Amino acid sequence: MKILIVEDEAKTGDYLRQGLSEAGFTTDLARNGMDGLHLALTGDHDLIILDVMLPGLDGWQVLETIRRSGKEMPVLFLTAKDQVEDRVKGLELGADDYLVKPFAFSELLARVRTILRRGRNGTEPTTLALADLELDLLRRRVTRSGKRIELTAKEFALLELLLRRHGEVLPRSLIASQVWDMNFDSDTNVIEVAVRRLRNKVDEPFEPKLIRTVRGMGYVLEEPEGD
Amino acid sequence: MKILIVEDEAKTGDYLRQGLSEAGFTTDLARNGMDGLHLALTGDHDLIILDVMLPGLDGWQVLETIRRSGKEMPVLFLTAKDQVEDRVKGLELGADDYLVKPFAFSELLARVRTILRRGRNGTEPTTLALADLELDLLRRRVTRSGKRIELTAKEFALLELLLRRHGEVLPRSLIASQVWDMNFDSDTNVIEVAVRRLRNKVDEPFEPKLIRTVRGMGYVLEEPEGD
DNA sequence: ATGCGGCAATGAAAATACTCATCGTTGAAG
DNA sequence: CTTCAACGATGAGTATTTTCATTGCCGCAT
Repeated sequence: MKILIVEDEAKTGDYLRQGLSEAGFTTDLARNGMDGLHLALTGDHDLIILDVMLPGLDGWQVLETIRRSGKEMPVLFLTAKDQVEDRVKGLELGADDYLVKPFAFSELLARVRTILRRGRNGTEPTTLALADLELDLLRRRVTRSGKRIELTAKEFALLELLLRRHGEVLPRSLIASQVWDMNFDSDTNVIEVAVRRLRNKVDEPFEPKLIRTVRGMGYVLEEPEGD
Repeated sequence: MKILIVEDEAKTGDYLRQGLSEAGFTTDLARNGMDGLHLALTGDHDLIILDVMLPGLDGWQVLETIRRSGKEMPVLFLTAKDQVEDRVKGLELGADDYLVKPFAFSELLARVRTILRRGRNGTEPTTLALADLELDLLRRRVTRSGKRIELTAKEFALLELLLRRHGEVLPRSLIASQVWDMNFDSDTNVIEVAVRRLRNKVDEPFEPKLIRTVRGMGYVLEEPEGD
C-alpha cells in the first residue's frame, strides 16, 4: 500500500513518514501543494494524507484539482485545531476523513486502515444516531432532542462505541479495551463511573433512557421495549 | 514468531491472543500452569507470556521448571497490581520483563517486540541512572541522592525518556510523540508544564540541576559542564 | 545601550479522570 | 418470605493533566 503525504512542516512530515513506514506502508512525501498535486496525479497512491495549511497551493485547492481530474483516490486530511469549519468544507470537497492536529499517531493509523479497508467508494457515515440521540463524528458533537450536549474525550469515545454497536450488550472487557486500551481483570470501577457520567449527561435529562445495564454482562445502548 | 500465552482468565487470554494475532504473531494459549508448562517444554515458542496467578501450578513454578529444564526462552510475565515484590521475584527467577495488570495492550506489544528484538540473552537494564539520579524500571521508583521521589505516570515516562537518551537534546516533537503519542505543531504548552513539574520534583531540591533547556531546540538531561 | 520579538517559565485555575467508601438492587438460596 | 451475597450505582474526595494568562529571559537589530 502506497501513501502520499503532503505536509510542509518538516517534523510532522517526517514523523508521519517514519510511523507509516514502520507500519508497513510505502510513502511519498511532498513538502508543498504543487509537488503534492503533481505526485498525486502522476503516481499510483492508494491514499493521500493532506495537510490543509500549505504554502502556496493549499490543501483544498489540491483536493479540488485532484477531484476534477477524475482521480478516484481516498483522501485523509489534516486540519488545525479549532478550524471546525474546515472539516466540513473538506468533507464537502470529497475528503474521506479528517484528523485534527495535534493527533495521536495510533489514531491516524486507525483511520488510514479504515479508509483503505473500505476502499474509495462508500463513504463512512459521518453521523451515528439512535432515537433522538445523535453523534456527529465530524464536528465531534452530540445532541439529544436537538439539544447540544458537551462530552469529554472519554465520554465521547464511550458513547461512540455504544452507538456503533447499539443493540449489542458490550462486556466490560470490550469497553475497557476499546475506550481505555486496557486489559483487565481488574479491581477498578472506572467503567461504572464513566457510564454514570455519560448517563448524567445523555440520559438523565431525557426520556426514554437509552443506556441499559445488563447485570453480569455489561451495557447496551438501545430503545427500551414497549411493554 | 510464535508466542505462548499462559493465562487462566478467559477474557484476558482471548484478548491477548486476538491482539497478538492481529499484530502478526502466531499464538498458543494454555489455560493453566500444567498445560502451559507442557506446551513450553515441547513447543518451539519464541516467547512466553506468563500470568503469575494461575490455578494449581503458579507462574513462578512454571518459570522455574522451564529454566531448570535448560530451555532458553524469553519470558514476559504478568503480575497483579500492588504485587510489587512479585516483579522482583520474577526477575530473579529469570523472567525478561514484567507487566502490571491492568495494562495497555500497546504497552504489551512494545515489550514483546523489545524482547524479541534483543533475543534471549543480554537482559535489558532494569535501572537507569545519571549522577545521583536513579530510575528503577522494575519498581517504577525514582530516587535522587538516595531520597525517594514520587512521580506520576507522565512524569515517569518523561524522565525515563530523558534518561534513556541523556546527553542528547530532545526536540519537543520527539518528546511529544514518545510521551504523549501526539504529533504536533501545536499551540499547547503541555510539555513545558510537564518539564516544570518534573524539575520541581527532581531538580529543584538538589544540585546540580540536570535538566537543561536548549533554547529553540528542546531539553537535555546531563551533568553540567564544570567551567 | 535600548527596545523588540520570540521562546520558555511560571502560577493558578479549570477540566478531567480515577479511587474509595457506601449504598441500593437484584436474584438465588434457604 | 426473608436473608444474603454479588453486582452495580452513586457521591465525594483526590490526583492528575491541561489550559490560560502573565511574566521573565535571551539574543538580535536598531
